Amino acid sequence: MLTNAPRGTKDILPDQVYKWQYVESIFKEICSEYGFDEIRTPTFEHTDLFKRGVGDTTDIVEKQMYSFDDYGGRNLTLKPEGTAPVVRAFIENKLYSDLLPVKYFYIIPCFRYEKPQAGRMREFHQFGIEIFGSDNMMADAEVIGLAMDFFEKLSIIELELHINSIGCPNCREGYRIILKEFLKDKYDNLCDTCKTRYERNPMRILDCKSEVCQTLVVGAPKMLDYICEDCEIAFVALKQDLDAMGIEYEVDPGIVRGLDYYTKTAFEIISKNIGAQGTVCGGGRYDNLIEQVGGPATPGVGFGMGIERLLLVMEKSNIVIPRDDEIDVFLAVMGAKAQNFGINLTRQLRKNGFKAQMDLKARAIKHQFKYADRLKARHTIVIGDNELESQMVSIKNMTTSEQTMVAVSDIIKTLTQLR
RNA sequence: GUGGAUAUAGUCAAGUGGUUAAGACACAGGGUUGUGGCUCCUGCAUGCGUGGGUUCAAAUCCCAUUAUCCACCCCA
Repeated sequence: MLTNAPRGTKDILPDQVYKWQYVESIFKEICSEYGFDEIRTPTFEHTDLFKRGVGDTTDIVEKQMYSFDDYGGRNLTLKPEGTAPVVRAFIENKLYSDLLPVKYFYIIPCFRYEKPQAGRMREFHQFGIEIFGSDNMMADAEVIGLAMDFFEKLSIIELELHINSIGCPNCREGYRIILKEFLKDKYDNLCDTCKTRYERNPMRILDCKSEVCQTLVVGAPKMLDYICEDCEIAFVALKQDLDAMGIEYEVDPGIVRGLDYYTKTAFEIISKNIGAQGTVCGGGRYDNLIEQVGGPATPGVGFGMGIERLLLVMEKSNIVIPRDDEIDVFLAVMGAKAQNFGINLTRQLRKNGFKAQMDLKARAIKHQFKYADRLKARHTIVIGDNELESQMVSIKNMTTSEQTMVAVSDIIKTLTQLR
């Protein structure tokens, strides 16, 4: 128990970290090209932020949050998603007085108590972006465009973009009535949770996990068929913008985001190759969230992208991630004097920008070479009593096995030429 | 939340009630007190996820538990 990471969590070991660093660097690169600035928010927030923001009838808030009381009696929650905290920071720091729209990106861990599975962790990581302050569909198109261009940069080609409109409070009111009408004679068979949802938030019944509710909901009216004129105009505009950008999509009326704050645009980017948890990126518009959390009425749109799933997709697609794990030079030293000389030379080499290593276990020369080989050293320099006396060392090219004699004073110069 | 499968060393594994738990790779040391990738030798599970039970005897059978994987659902 003590030596097991908690269920649903995973160590990211040194031989995997380069993959994370690679996708992170590409993500930052594309965010910079698109004009998004990084924002960092705390790992935990007041629980009420998520209740208010995400919605207290959602699965996330009802049964997936890691919530706890701190010693000061505050009820806090490890963030289950990235948007609400950014919204909170936006309001608290009065960033709404900045030039709008503002565009942020973030790289965060998220926490949800779920049953772990391939591509579904209790602690997982997300790339996210948000645009606050534009109600124009060009913003939605830019958010989707960034995601698609990011995948392209990573050479991922097998993804599908699904879009939908889930309406606004205006049309949703009418849809609620229609939906409740549809569910009316099924009410008695609904699960207990959904019975309470029936009045409070009937749309949530559509994504209830209970098998009974799932079958009852088959054939239910789709939001997309009941959106108001305003939302319809927006949806048409979004499609036109995507067409203009040359981005292919599929209208999928089945997308119902699991968070209450979404309005109008909802989208998912899906892989068919990584098992059941195929949604790599999900997002949409949330025009009322900022006001609902206590800020000035400001529209927003953004996405969250699962990094674990992204890496799964890349693995399935056999995309090779570049790894720079070679070192420039290894110093093999023999004897106390040479060790002394070696630790100083290694330090000097490092100060000159070389990736330089030496044996830290005072092993036999044979093993030092073996070690150098393992470390993928490009060159190895042997230093023993002879070298110290003659002030000449041989630099061995580990690929060709060629050795060149150089004066100790010329080591840095020679290595620079060889590099 | 529902259903299914699995669990033996760092990794992949053999073993299906009977004395000291195969083998391979990896790792460590050595053959060679100054030269790696090849080769040869040696070492490496008082232990078979954990806890109980059955039995003269359990990695092997039974129960429970935990973890992992997969599907459904949901989602990132």
